[in-house]
Amino acid sequence: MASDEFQPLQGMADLGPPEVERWAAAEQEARRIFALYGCEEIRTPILERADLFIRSLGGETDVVQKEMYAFEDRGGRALALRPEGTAGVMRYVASKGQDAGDARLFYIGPMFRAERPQAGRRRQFHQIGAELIGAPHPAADAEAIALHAHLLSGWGLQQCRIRINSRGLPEERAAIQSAFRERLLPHRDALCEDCRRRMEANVLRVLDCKNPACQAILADIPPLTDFMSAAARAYLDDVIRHLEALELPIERSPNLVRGLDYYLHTVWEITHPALGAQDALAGGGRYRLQFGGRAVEGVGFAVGVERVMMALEQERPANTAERLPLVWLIAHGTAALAENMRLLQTLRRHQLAARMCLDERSVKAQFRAADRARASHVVVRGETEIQKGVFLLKNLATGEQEEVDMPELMRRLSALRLHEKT
RNA sequence: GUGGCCGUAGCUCAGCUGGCAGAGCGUCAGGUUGUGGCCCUGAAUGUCGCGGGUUCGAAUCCCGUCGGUCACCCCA
Repeated sequence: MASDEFQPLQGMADLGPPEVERWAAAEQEARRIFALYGCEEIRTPILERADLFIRSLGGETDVVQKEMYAFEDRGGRALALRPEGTAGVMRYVASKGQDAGDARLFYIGPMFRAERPQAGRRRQFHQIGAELIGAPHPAADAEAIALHAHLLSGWGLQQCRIRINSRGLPEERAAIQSAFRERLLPHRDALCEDCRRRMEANVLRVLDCKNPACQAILADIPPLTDFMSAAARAYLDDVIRHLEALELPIERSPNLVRGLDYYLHTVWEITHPALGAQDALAGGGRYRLQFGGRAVEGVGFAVGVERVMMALEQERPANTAERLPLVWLIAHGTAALAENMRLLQTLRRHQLAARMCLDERSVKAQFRAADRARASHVVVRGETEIQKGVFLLKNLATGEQEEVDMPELMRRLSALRLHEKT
């Protein structure tokens, strides 16, 4: 705090030991659940040609226009830090041609958007996402949503709300927007200032305005799906029927809009009450993208890891008092210090995490250090123990201590082993 | 990109009608010459975010800047 030298860039955060453990555990759980659905991991570059995002997300979207970290490299190429994960995966899928026709891929990694930071919004943030490649089929969309919900419940989140809607087909998008604008036009003067601006810039955004006056007007306007083709409506109905069969609680939400241009048909968003203004934990949808002559179709979603952690912290706060599987060695005297150095190595060769104070300090100070490190056990050694060839083993949680020999020490500590040998 | 609030010890913050830089927690040491968490005693620790201005004198007032935070916007 004293100096800028210690601070990361605006909107970027260091992730330290207490949180990193929870992140790693969440990632491990995600990998397990993805495997259940036949999803394999992919890691695409963080840096891509800017053009990739402009073409796939849409050149007029806010993400591309206002939020992308775009710059020229030394060769004058226009590059960008990826603002989301789908475009890179699609580029990969297109490069594989028919070999990736029905690929199921998931990714975990950092994304970048140059926005003003706030609760649940960083400039570098992290997403876990999945893409199920394949032609439009309501069952595929339902399966993607089922996977999405499975992930969140696997992490222990129970208060999520899943809302679903359709974006219609790309060829009818312009017609939907102008029809909607036409219905809104008579009420123009009653709309809030922001919405009057939205009518020109991005008319569908009027739908999620929080202003009560605007919401009252929207109540008299038919849902967005009414402006769509019969085919688009039937597709959404099919997806919902599948989800009902899977007994997944979802809400049909005619006002749900998603900002990326590549979406068509099904879109959904998952919110959580703990999150404040940025309450979307995750979002997804069906998409179609063109790469040269190749079209890539699929359905996918992304989860914001920071937001999941916020929600998780509220639903089930981390237990910071819990002791770690760690043995702390305490020495009384110089000879014991040298002996303990050897014991450290022995313990580690037996897959036991072990530490000690490396300089000579009071026994009391060493106990305090062990407690502060949340060690579960200490082994105390002084002249008497070394002479008798024993170890004083103390359980820090219960306070019990006992003199044991080497084989017994290993037996007592065996439950703490980090990797069981086979 | 726009706006509100904030920036003082490792952490949480007080001090802000200008006049010696503080408290609690934590850390370290001792009380107990071999036992953590509780208690008692003592000690160490600061470019008062940074730069400039006003003043005899600025943590305090003014301007700028950087950062944090919340909201708008947008999204995960």
